[in-house]
Amino acid sequence: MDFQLQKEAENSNARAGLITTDHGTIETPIFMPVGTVGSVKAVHFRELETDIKAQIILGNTYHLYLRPGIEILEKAGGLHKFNGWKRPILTDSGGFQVFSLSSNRKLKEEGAYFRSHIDGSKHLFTPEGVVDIQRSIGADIMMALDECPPGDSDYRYARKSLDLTLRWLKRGWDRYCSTEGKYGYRQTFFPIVQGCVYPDLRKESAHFVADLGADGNAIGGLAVGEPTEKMYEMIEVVNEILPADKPRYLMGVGTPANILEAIDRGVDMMDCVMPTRNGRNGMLFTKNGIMNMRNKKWADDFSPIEEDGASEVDRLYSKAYLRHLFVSQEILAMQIASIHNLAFYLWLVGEARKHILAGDFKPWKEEMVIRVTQRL
RNA sequence: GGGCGAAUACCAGAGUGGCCAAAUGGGGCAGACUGUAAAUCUGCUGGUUUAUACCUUCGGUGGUUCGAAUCCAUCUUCGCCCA
Repeated sequence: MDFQLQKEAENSNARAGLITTDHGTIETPIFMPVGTVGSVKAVHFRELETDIKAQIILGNTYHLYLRPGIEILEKAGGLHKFNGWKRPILTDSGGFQVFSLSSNRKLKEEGAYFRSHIDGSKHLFTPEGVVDIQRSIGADIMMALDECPPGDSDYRYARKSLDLTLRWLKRGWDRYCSTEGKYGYRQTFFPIVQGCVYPDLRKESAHFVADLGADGNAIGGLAVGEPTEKMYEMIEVVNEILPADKPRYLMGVGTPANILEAIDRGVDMMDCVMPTRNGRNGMLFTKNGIMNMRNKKWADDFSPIEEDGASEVDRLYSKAYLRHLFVSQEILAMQIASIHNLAFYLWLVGEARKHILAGDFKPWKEEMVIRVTQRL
């Protein structure tokens, strides 16, 4: 994987760049739709390509390992062959599941022991094993196994957790360096910065990560319950240390405003379940603010979902009709909302990129953050 | 014409003397959701702008009782059965 830095914004740490993988090029800053089990929920690849213009999607090691299982994925020739997505795929390591499924797991030096949420069976994820699994999945970008501690963790726990994450990182990195792409194309590996909301831990972690010399670096453990301002502060602290000539991936973030603020602070890649999950639950993000489509006020609003929206569904369907679909619990409601939200997210980062290249990112961003945060 | 049964909040439907403004489900309304155990979860849903408070409600009317959605009488409507 290569990264070409094209332009740095003025009065901002925002950058525009190009990531090249064997499955195609990615224009940064970029938002990556989440396709946990190899599917972006409620969205066809056709729509992902034409309406949404996704350039890369995520998969999840934990979920794919449990189902369909590595044997099937290897037999298929990797996830790209299995699901038909021809562009790049990034897989999360399962580190986040160590956090979100915390009641079903136990952390030990060797790795994370956990119980399957599907059948309760016992499994062990090691830093090495997770690299092997991601090789088998065939991810273009593989993530390190980390511990993602809750946003309100105290310093003592954060310290202990980071130490473990760094030891795991070294092991994962070594396994990555001693193995090769499984299906004839390049697979790269991103280490992850942790350290909760503690600047000294974040700095230490960032230095450790930067010293590995990976193709790209990730910032994890944010947007997990800490105040938003702390998150921005940590991004600033970390990005001062992470190399500028490598892409920076902020994991799991976030709201449209979060994304703009992250880009402003030098982040190049982001992912989040918000556009799809919140979309399925009736929430639409637009350039003029947020709409809850289940609200009664849309019942007789026959105007398009978004007149100048980024995808065709915005003009194809009215607000009143979409509300009706949600109230009636029609599957189409979730499809339309997911397509709309993802198209908006991709439009948003695309515009950010245009403004970075045009040299007026900062003022555009300042105005946009206010607009997208409004409630409609 | 006779017999039996039923009428409860938007709907369905518990409740058969005080712990009942009334279970539960549906519907409705609002909120949450940040590397997806989420087409999920939470709250409200008689009125009084807040309420552990007061007021008005359980087909109508009139009773019994300290106290009635609950007991009695009667009327109305609906359902079933017999003529």
